[in-house]
Amino acid sequence: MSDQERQKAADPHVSSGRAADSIVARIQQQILSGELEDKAALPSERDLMERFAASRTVVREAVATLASRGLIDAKPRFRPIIRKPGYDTALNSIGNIVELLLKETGGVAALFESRVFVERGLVRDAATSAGREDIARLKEALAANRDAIGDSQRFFSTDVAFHGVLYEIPRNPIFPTVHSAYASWLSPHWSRMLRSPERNQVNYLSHEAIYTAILERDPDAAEAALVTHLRTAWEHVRETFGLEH
Amino acid sequence: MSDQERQKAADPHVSSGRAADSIVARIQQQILSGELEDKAALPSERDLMERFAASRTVVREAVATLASRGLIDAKPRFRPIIRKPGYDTALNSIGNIVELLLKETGGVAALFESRVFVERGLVRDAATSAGREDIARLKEALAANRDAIGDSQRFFSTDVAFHGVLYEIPRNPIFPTVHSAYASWLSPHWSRMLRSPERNQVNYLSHEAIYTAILERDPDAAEAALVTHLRTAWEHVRETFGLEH
DNA sequence: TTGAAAGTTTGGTCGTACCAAGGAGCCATC
DNA sequence: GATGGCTCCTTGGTACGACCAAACTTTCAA
Repeated sequence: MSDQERQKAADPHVSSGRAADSIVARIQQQILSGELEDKAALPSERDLMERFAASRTVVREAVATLASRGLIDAKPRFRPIIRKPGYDTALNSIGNIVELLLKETGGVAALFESRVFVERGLVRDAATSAGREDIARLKEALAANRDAIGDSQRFFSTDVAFHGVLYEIPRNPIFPTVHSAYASWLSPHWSRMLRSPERNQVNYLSHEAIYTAILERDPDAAEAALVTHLRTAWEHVRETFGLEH
Repeated sequence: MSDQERQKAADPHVSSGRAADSIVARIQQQILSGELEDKAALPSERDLMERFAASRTVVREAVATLASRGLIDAKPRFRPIIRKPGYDTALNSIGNIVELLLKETGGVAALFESRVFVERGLVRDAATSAGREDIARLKEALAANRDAIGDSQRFFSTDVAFHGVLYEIPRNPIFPTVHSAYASWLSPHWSRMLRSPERNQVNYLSHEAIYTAILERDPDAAEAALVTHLRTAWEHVRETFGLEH
């Protein structure tokens, strides 16, 4: 059987371009259906080429596509690990491009602005409808933040965590994802900001003000406190490596 | 020169995994720097393999990666077209995964909820700080929407456009992108909704109420009108193919 | 029991070959 | 001279086989 004969016999289905796409679709479906277990390793490429009666070329292309979609985690010399998609997967797959966009003028500023926008809504809602449990978690995060004032490193992470609680209050899985997005895309810029216990103290007080306003069920005050907080922080970031906007 | 000899001589640089990555990086940089012009065709694969002194296998993998990142537009049998990244590119590259997520229980609901959240903030801000020009555009979009009440097809698009104006008011390129995202991911579900001039009429009135509230600089009223509007629409969508949530 | 050596698998890369569809050039016909 | 084919070339899609190096397994001796 010559090459061309084999090729003809291989896949008499639709003429539409890539054969790899077909395999991608099938593997994807197997991942979603759980036929291929989460966190397990994908079968070897030579194995896959038998299962799908395709050449390794095609299989490899399919695997690459799957990897780019985030459905499998393909480190250089290791077997690809299957990963059921979650919102974080989506975030991951968009990361590359966003990083490029942030390099453009105003990119970081635009992103930060959108964050302010989102968190304004978040604190308003928190002030309106945060439950007992939400308040408790906020309080906890606030305390952790206060305890870290002396340690800028730890202050930063508790800072992020405090804001993170805000994103969890709506009980919508999209929001925590958005929070991670902001954290991962903005923090490279944030981390350059000069830090000191004095500044941490100021930031802590801002957090406290936000918390208090939420506790007092005052959306306007909460929003105002949040805006003040973030704008101030932004100023600090800007002056640290003043170029944006 | 045997295969292995050639291989050894090829690229003595960093040992880090894939050679394709290196090519991806270089091409990407060339695209960003404008060295490879936007909307022009990428050189042929056989050409690229000479330029980068790599096998076609590697070149193809690089091209595939670039395509998945949205930096080039690779249709099946055509030369890939170079495309400078914009926010829409990012949106595009995330589309696949999101579609999967939407199939999960509550996925659409979660997305819709986030939309309500965003638009609530949007109308509040519009009511607070929309400029003369913004108002004019809103008015225009509203008029177009009214004129389309009798034509459900056109009503839908003017509906989307009206909401779209809201996203443009902040003058932040991220927001229109978010709007496109909502539009493209939600509309498949929306389009199944039963439509009629009567319903269109109701929706139009909602739009009008939002517009009026913005005009009167009343954030609370605007937000309330928006929420009522979207919640009602959501009910209609739900009852049409009642499963979500 | 354990740790190192030997053997096997597997991903990464290369080269070559063929097909089919797009595209360029050529020619006869109108 | 314009137009509709009809070649021939280019190019992307796919296949196969080979080889390396790193990862994984098994083996076996201390």
